[in-house]
Amino acid sequence: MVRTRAIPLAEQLLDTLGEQGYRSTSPRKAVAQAIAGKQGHFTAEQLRQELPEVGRATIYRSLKLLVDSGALCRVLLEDGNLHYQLSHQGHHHHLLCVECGASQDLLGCDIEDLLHQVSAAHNFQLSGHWLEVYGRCYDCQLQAATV
Amino acid sequence: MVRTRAIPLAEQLLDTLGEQGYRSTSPRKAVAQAIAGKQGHFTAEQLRQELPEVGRATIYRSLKLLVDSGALCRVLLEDGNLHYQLSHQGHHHHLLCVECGASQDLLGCDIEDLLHQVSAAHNFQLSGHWLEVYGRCYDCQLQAATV
DNA sequence: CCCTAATTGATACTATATCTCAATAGGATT
DNA sequence: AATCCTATTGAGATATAGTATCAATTAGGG
Repeated sequence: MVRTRAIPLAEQLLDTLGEQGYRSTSPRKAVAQAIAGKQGHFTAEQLRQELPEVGRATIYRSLKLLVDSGALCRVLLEDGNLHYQLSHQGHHHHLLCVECGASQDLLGCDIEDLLHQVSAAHNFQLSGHWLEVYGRCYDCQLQAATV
Repeated sequence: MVRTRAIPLAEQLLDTLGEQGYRSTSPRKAVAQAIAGKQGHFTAEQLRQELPEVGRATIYRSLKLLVDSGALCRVLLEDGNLHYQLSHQGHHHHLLCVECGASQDLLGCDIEDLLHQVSAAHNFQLSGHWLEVYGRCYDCQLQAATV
C-alpha cells in the first residue's frame, strides 16, 4: 500500500471506513485529518487536545474502527502506554527507540514461522501474538557516539 | 531455580526483597503468602480482595518490587489486562490459552537470536522486547474436539 | 425533502494505578 | 529493652485510559 501525499491520506482513512458501511461524518473527517498530519505514533489523548470540538467517546470510537479495519495499529511503549500509528502494511511489528520514540517497522522478519514451530512443539494452537521491540535507533546511536 | 513447597515460596519472595535491602514487613509477608498460594497468573485487584487489610498502594508497590527483582513477571492478556505470575526463570515468554487462561512458559525458543539479527539488519541497537503468544492449549483443543 | 438508523457528545461511570503525607513500625544501636 | 532514624504504610486524593448511557443530531438513501 503506497500513500502519496498528506491530503489524500485522510481521505483514504475515510474511504476505509466507508467500505465497511460507516458514514462519513464531520467528526470522523476531523479525526482522519488529525491522524493524517501525524508523524509517528500518538495517543488518543493527543488527538483529543487537537480536536476539542470532537467528543471523547467519538475519538475513541473512531480509533477503534480504524484499528479494526487495519488502517491503524496499536503500539505498546516500554512504559506501558498505548499509542496509535498508521499501519503501512498488514500484520507487522515495531522497533521502538527508547530515546527519541521513533518507530520503525520490523521487516523481513520470520517471527511468525518461528512461533508456529515452537507452538507446535508445545502442542499449542497459535492464534495470535503481540511483539514490541525496544532499543536505540541508528540516529540516536550516532548522537550518543558524538556527544 | 527450583521451588519445592508452597510455604517456603513466600519466604523466598521475602528473601529476594531482603537481599535488596527491603524490610520484611507484615503487609509484605501477607502479599508474599497470597502470591505463593496462587496457581497461574493473577491481577493486583485479586490480591486486594484477598488482602483487605493491606492498602492498595502497598499491594501495587510490593508487586512492582517483585517484578523489578525478577521474582514476578507481568503477563499481558489478549484483552489488554495486565496480570502477574511467578517467574520460574529469567527472561522468558508465555503461551497464553485464550480459552482457559492457562499460561505455559515458552521454552527452547531462540527468539532473542532472531531479534538480534533483524535488529542489526535495521541498524537498531536492541535493548529489550515484549512478546506474548495467544492460542489454545492442548487440553482445550481436546475438549473442543470431543464436544 | 423526508425518514430512519447511524452517529454524536455530555456526562457518568469503571478500572487501574500513582501520589501525598502524616502516622507507624523495622531493626540497628546503645 | 529503650531509643532513634528511616523505610514503610494506608487513607484518600488524583491521574489515566477508556466504556456506557441516552437524548439530540445528522447522513444519506428513497
